[in-house]
Amino acid sequence: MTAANEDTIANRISRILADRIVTGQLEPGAKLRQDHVAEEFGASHVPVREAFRKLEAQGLAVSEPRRGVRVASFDLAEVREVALMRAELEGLALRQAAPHLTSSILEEAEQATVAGDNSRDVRSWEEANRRFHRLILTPCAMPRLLAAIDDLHSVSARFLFSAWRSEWEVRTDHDHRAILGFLRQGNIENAVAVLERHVQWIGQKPVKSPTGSTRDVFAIVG
Amino acid sequence: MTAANEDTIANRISRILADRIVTGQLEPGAKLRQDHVAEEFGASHVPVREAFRKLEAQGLAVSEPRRGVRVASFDLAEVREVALMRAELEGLALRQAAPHLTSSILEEAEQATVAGDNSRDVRSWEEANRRFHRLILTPCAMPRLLAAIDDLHSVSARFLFSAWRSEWEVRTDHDHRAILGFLRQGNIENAVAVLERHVQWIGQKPVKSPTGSTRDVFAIVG
DNA sequence: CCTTATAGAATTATAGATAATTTATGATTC
DNA sequence: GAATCATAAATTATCTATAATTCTATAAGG
Repeated sequence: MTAANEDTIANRISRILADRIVTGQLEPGAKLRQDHVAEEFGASHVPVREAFRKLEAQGLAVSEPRRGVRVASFDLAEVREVALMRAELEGLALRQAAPHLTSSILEEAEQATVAGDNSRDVRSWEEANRRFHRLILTPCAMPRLLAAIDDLHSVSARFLFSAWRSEWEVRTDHDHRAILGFLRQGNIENAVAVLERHVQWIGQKPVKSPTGSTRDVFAIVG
Repeated sequence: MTAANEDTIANRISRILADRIVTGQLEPGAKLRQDHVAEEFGASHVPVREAFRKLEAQGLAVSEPRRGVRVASFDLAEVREVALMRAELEGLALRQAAPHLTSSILEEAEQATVAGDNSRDVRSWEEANRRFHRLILTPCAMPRLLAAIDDLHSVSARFLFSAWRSEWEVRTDHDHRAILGFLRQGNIENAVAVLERHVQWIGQKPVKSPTGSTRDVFAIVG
């Protein structure tokens, strides 16, 4: 009857684990042991295994048969790969969605941008940013495309969290405003062009590792 | 020890079911009952459920909690959606792969095209076609992108099988040859342009339904 | 001192059993 | 005769148990 029962245990576990991986609570390479996870959620390991399969499909975990599953690791090459894929797919989605955008949707997107600018931490910024992208893309009405974009967003968010774990500086999102401006003018191609460039922008930040040395961390910022 | 043991039962089941769905042996909307599948493969239903999850992620099956899983159905809108996604992603892949293409790879791709032209049935044509695309795209060295393209290829193949179930007419693939020509010249952008148009071409064929009436069936042909 | 066996513990993968839910069937009423 | 409700059968989702594999730590041998 309740919404909780609409969902399987496996789905719930996979959502929670996905969130932990994305936010960095679970580090790249960490082992996911089915019995331990099962015990934590008060379930058996059958639904846990199904949750692992879903994480695998989303690219958040990798599984070696008989040797268990680990949190997926990533490097600069993968950050770039995801950025390029997002640019192509979000460009496509926006081109299809644009004719169906209403001024009330654009208004909501504007509010999401403001919310992003006012965010005091990465988590709420990421939420607002995703809301913006979803708002202007959803009207394309292409479910498979939107699902693919959503998975890529999760991975992007993971990069972001890993880079900006502790500190967070406020920024004003000029790209989002430029996109909205072009959309209001009905200038679809310019909006798409800005979006594609926006998504490909890769942030870079020096981070002190536990050993004291400094390394550069990269993340998709948009 | 053998390669068969390198793989889990779940993976084997999912591969075989995927093939049946793609080739049309399992029709859209058909129920997949875990106990029956388990019995057929001489396994229990735990690996079967995991196989279902994988099919779901590939977009070949849809699952409603507590109500079972069915072979995914599709319509013209989805054929178009997959075509557009493939155009974008294969274009991206080719642009990245082009600098790493060797003349021996292009030679292999040429042979795949010839094999396609000589194919007497849909299955072998599809195999050759996929080989062509994989050959020219793999050198992009972007595993996530290639996996996404591969899943889309499966869905495309499904459309193709559903449309051309019985008869198959021989065609010469001019697009593939044009792409190879541009690649040999080092003219990447033209190669990409032809590829993107090629993949978006949607074949159309009148098919007699069991009731005797005629309807148009659409498929991605490339 | 380092390498290689080996026994034990931990973990994965699968099977078998149970509870809960949905679908099908048939009787009953309007 | 159609619709509705109750009951039975089938099916899904989960849990508990077992077998097989991998990992770990320790000891024997070079």
